[in-house]
Amino acid sequence: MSTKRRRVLTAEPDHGVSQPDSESGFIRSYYGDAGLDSATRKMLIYEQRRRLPAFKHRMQLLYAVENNPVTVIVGEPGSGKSTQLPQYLYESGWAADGKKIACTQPRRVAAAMLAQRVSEEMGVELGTTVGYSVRFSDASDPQMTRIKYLTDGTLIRECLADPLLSAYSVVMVDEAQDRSIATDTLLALLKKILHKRKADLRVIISSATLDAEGFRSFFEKDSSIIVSISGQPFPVDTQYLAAPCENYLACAAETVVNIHEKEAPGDILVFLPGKDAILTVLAELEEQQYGNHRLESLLLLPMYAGISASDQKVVFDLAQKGMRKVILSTNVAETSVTIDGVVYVVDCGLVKQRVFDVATGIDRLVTRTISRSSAKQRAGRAGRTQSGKVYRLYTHEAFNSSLFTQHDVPEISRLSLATMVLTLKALGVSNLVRFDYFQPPPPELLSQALEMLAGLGAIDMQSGLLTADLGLHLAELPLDPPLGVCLLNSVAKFACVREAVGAVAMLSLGDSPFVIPSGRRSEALEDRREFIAQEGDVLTLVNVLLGYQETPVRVRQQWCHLHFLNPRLLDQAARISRQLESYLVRMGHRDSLRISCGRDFALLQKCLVSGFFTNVARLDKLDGRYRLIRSGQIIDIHPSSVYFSMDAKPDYVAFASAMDTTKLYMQGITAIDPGWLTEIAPHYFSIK
DNA sequence: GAGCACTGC
Repeated sequence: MSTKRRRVLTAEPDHGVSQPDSESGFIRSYYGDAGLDSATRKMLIYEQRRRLPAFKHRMQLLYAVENNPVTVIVGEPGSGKSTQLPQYLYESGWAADGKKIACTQPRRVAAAMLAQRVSEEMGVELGTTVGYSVRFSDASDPQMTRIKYLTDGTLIRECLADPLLSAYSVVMVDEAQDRSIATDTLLALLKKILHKRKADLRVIISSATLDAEGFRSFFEKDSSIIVSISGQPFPVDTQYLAAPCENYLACAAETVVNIHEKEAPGDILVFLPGKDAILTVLAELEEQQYGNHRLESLLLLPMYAGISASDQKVVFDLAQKGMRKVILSTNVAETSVTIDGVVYVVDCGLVKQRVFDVATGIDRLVTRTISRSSAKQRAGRAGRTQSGKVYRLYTHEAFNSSLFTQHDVPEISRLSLATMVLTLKALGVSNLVRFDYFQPPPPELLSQALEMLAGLGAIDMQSGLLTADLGLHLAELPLDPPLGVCLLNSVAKFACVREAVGAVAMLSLGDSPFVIPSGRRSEALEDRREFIAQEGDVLTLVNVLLGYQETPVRVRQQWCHLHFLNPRLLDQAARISRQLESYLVRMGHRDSLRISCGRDFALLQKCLVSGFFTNVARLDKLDGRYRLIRSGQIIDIHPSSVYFSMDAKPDYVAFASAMDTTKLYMQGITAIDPGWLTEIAPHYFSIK
């Protein structure tokens, strides 16, 4: 195995090696550059701006913001609220005194795209008056930027340095209906900040749904106002099933065929819960195409997050003349991506959602009925460019029954709150039970998060404060708490900083970088052996990352292709490891960056145990399966793990993540010595 | 023996 380990020993960390900005590609010019002279271009832009629904409400919006600390805006996608309102505010002097106007988005691409478009509308260079700031990409200028688009997570991080957000005169929380933990946290923080800045801060909350009253009543009613911007561009006709269907997959395929045979041209978007369902419907339609030449003009396209960039491109490209695109998609197409040309939507009414199980501390992936507001959002995808139709694969009665809830269960009620708790503590919120949340989280989720952080040594349970040696630094790091603990302990205790930075960066991807192209399975697995370390997934992942970093930038893409690796993920891991190094430097550990464990891999393995000591499983020799130390529950090796296809399995393992899907699976697995447990986490393990 | 919805710092 020595050749396999050599990479770990010889590779130099690549501080400051500049990378091609593979992300700059995601911002495209909105107005294009079709050789228009600047006067014509200006006029065209002005005309286009005037036609947006927001324009009619310009004075009303400005009046509302002028006279109320909090304004709630309801507007459909396409109303212009995200692009126009910040400009109106800028034009009427809200950024005159050197202050900025912030507009937050749940997703990074949206922030970048909006900034690009607004800078074009205003005729300024992106990154000057108009800018954006998201992780790994800051196109803003501390002095010049007046309108700044950011993700809500980025603005929360700015709170850590500037708790009153004093750089801003207006903060607009856009897409608040998203209800991510970050959005909810930001709303609560803004309410707190408003108490101290009632005179000079304005908060705008914008949401696509009509549930504005909820946002308004959170803030003081007498100091807030609701403005509604109408503007669903085109009507969408809704069809329900007359009777419930037995098999929604067959029903989805049948509906697509019916639309194709009876309806006018226009692409079809089918919402399905997951990859499995997508591939099933795809196979069914392909089979029908075989015996029916009228179906040959259907272009069948799967769409989910894990799909390769080149395959995704086809989904966005215009179909050939005479062809009808059928996009079989997960929830990505509901909010994250927009596909032009869709006239028909088929909605099976299901979604897969992550739910954190407090009892086991493990995430489950459950298939659920969607909410009514989600159904509306899906339907709206049919009416973006012309009037459309939505075919709901459930009955009207079902839709109005308790089977469908009005809204989704927001993240704060169903996910682990460890990171949110850490952030709030760092911002000086002492009593998390009495904190004024936008929606209070379930108490059991809150106490689970507190216990977990206390177990990691980040919170002192007596005082309830972040610990000075660990907790305060942990809150600074853009990592899940257990991963942050590994990183900090690699400096403080285990002398394996170089390896830990790589390991933590790779694990924080949350996805395996190994790809298996269809039909080339054995080839891919054979090549993977070059990277595999007996110690498990984590060292293997470190080998992969070091191999990537050793490869000259210009041939990295090719190298990934050759070794069956996902270049997007590895590029991201390389960015994360550089970012983590700069955090360590800021914490005064510049000299530690070069510390390597050398051949003593046990140091890295112990370091991992210091973050993941709750995630330990023991091999049961009788049936050859692992069982969780805590509960005795059976947990299996995920097929992406190196141990999945290895005959000699370690007696004890620690794992970075677990997910309950078809079975309970563990990922990011490392062999450990059980003796380490009492040594590293004596408060958690008593000696047998 | 056989697989993960989607984000974000």
